[in-house]
Amino acid sequence: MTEHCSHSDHASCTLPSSEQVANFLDQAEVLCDRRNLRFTKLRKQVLALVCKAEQPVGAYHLLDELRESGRSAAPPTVYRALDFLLEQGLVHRLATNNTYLACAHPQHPHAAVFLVCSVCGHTQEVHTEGIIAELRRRAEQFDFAIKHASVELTGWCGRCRRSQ
Amino acid sequence: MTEHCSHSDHASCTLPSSEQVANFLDQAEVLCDRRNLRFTKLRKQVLALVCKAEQPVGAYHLLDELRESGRSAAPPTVYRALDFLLEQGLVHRLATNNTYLACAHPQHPHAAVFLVCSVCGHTQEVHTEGIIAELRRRAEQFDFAIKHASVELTGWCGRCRRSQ
DNA sequence: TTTTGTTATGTTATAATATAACGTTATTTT
DNA sequence: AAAATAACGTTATATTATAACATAACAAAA
Ligand SMILES: [Zn+2]
Ligand SMILES: [Zn+2]
Ligand SMILES: [Zn+2]
Ligand SMILES: [Zn+2]
Repeated sequence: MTEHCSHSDHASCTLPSSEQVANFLDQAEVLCDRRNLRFTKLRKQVLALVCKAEQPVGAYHLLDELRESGRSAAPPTVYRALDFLLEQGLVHRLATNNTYLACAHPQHPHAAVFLVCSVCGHTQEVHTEGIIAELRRRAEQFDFAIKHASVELTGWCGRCRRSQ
Repeated sequence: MTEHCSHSDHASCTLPSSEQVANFLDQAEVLCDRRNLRFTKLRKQVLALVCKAEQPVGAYHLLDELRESGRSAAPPTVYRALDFLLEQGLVHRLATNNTYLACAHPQHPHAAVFLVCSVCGHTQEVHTEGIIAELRRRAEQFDFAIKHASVELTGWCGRCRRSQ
């Protein structure tokens, strides 16, 4: 799960506590209730797994974890749950490495920028409406209307850069 | 192949003529010569196929075309050629739909923004160093050094919007 | 110009990611 | 309760990409 903290030094950011995860799941439940959608046991379980992960996770990793938990599961099991969570803005998908991560701010629909460290895998969701708005303006100059922006910046996080 | 024209109304832009493709291949050859790299028959053939395509193409589509041309080819054949072309900046890969397209300006290494129409598939490479520089500045605030920027904007091109 | 090392390609197999199709179960609506 | 809808189980398969190892082409050295 991406940190919900405000500071930029993510190196000092603690991993999501079980309390934070529970909080996030509660949020998700409220959100689904308001939209008259079913936050089923499967969807909750998959979201919990994505939240608990320190880094964005692959679909088949989630599948393994579902199976380890005792549940009968096949690829469609996890992909259907992920599709639901993506549609509701509860998770994001990273196209550059086919992984999924919990959204840092699921309350409001938004486009986001992702900073993906290619060394340690640490990934940070950055909300910069300014950038997205600027992209939208530029696209308009080309007579293009953006529906979805995928902005994934791969590189080195500070911690990895400092340790070579 | 993305247009090399300056106007923004891509709807009026003609498809790459065989002359334009030949020109592009010549450029690529010069570029490889200068770098002391082998612009082999296979690499040239794959680049030609990517150039001729009206839209970004998938690896297995290229594989089919290679086979149709009479050449013996397997997945590694096309992926190795694509890897070379990607490394040399002659083609780009779109992570959001796993396709490849010729670079509009291979002379200079650059990051680019792609406008991908989800209706007709038309894809335009836009060079906006301003945006990329701004992304780099924002990333720095998070102690992050960008090595590769993937900026893929999916939506509706003007032509498709006007025809519903 | 043979030898030798290096780079590129051929070939087979397999990994990794994702979806189609159809039957069953659970939930909601009538 | 019955019917309709939505979610899930299950099997099979599609799509995208790479591992591993053999052969061929090329370049540098002897
Ligand atoms: Zn988000
Ligand atoms: Zn890192
Ligand atoms: Zn380019
Ligand atoms: Zn279009």
